[in-house]
Amino acid sequence: MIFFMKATKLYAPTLRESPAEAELVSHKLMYRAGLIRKAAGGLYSYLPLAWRTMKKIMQIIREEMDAKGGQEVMMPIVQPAEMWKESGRWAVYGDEMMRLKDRHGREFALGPTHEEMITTLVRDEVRSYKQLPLMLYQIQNKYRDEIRPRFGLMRSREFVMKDLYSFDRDIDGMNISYQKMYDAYSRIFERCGLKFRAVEADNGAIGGGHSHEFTVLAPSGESSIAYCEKCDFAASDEKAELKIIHAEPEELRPLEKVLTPDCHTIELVKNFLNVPIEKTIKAVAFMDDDERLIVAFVRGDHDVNEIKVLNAVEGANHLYMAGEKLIADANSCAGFMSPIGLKDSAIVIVDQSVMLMSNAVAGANEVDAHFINVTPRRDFDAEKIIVADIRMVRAGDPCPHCGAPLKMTRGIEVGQVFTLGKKYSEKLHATFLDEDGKVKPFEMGCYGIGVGRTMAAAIEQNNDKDGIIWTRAIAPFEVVVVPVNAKDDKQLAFAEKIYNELKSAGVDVLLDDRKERAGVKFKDCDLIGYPIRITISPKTLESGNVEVKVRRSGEFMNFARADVVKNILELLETL
RNA sequence: CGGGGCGUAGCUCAGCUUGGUUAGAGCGUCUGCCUUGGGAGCAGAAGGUCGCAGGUUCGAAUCCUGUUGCUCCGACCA
Repeated sequence: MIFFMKATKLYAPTLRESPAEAELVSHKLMYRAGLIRKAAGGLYSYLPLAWRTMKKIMQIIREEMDAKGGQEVMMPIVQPAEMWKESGRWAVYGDEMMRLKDRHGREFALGPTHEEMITTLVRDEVRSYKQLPLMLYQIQNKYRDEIRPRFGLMRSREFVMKDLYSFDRDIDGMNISYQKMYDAYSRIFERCGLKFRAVEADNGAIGGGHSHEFTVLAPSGESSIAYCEKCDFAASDEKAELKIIHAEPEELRPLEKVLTPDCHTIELVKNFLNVPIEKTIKAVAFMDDDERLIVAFVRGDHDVNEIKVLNAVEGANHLYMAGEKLIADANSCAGFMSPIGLKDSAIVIVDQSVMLMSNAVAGANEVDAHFINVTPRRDFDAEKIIVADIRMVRAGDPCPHCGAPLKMTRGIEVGQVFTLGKKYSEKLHATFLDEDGKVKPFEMGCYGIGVGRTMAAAIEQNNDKDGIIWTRAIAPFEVVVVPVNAKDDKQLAFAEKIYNELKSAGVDVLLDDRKERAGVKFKDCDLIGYPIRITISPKTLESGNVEVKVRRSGEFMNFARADVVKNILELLETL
């Protein structure tokens, strides 16, 4: 698909200033460059420039999905409540799902995702293992009534998303499909010119096997990831597993209770007792949906990873901060908690590294008192506690694969792949008849890419003070031809010739034929971020050459008239 | 859902504390002139029920109440 156009006809209202509400660079630039306009909170119109880029990203996605055997379908956005009730998610999804009723009072939802839709589609049509594996995908609007839409297209309520669903006869097949998608995703984001990492992710409530998030590295990103420079390990902060920290052996001293007036924080205790923070044990009290008290213990200088706690405590779905009463009921008080003497009603979970500490400081479960010389493996009741890796990774922790110090960075999650297993096929009774004559549910996988978010991430990662810097593959136009004075017929005619030649050569080219001053047009070009600008002026007319400016490097070059098309094509290959 | 901020022209904002002719500026838009290598200049013009509703007052953009929308922080987030 080739785009070409004259700027006088292009609807791209650029602004000198950006709206006050825009915070992220990408959001500001999309607004200023005339890419998007807001209709309401989290709801945006894509103007022609943005939509061209979106279409290019979607095309790249289509090519890579098709290359792996994916087939594109289109499914309803308006989805009947029945299938959501059948899967159990009508209740689970909560306020985030946009719901509506038709004139007969029947309930529907605007699809936040399409597992139910695709699974019910396939269950009625696929009966035999001979029809597997099957990979179907769709690119269309999804709806999530975000509590707090923000950052423009990064977190909106209506967004364009690609979702592919795989159906396999067994886990091996599912893993092959997963690997195919993992590879396809890597290619997609490479082709989009993004710097990204595929990070191990928690697939939480969805259950099942493995999951990777494809995260574009950007300081403004909402997710935090840990990665290793020595090996290829990368994981979201919530997922990153940690090894046990071995403490130096030392002579054990007997447990002792001491007074610590007003020392209700680790900082205060540490200073009052004059011990290093590594010798303290910190308690964090949570409760779950059933109002069970869950107390997590980590080293004083560590933080609790709530996701790991959730995964370690059977039956817990959500964690909330525990109230004082709940803590008091367990025979303790906030600021002075420890597993020693805590009532059995409390679920105690202790970080694996804490168990190796010796002669440490922990609360005494009464106001203004702590224990010293706590040695968990001796003093904690092993029968009543859960020991697990529950701490939050931080920069410098050893890589779980190779031991090198980990680095932390922030990123924008643009895609996620995960295996679903039988979760939906079982609930929705989507089965096939296998070779052995048995009825089995499909092994499924689900693979999403946020298209708008990918565009926003590309801008977030590629911009300078003047505006957007598009990678050629997803630029709305690859080349812009600018006659500095479009009122000069000679310049305009010459520019039009170059424009036509590039057009014929298959280049996405825009002719900026607006009768604006040169400065205005140059500013717009830089703001919108076309990879290459060709300038036509009295100077270039005289010399017979054309001047070319590369947006990313700011480099100027001169091409001989006869070589323009050839040289531009070559130059584009490098952008 | 809790806490803060904001809502005045297409955009960015001033005016509000201390109520008083016809509500302002810059940018943008339109017309004319001029200019054409980095948002230039001159002259003129259009454009606002001051978010909405109610109240106080002789009089409300300004004070009070309610409401709605946006926004930031927190909580939450397949």
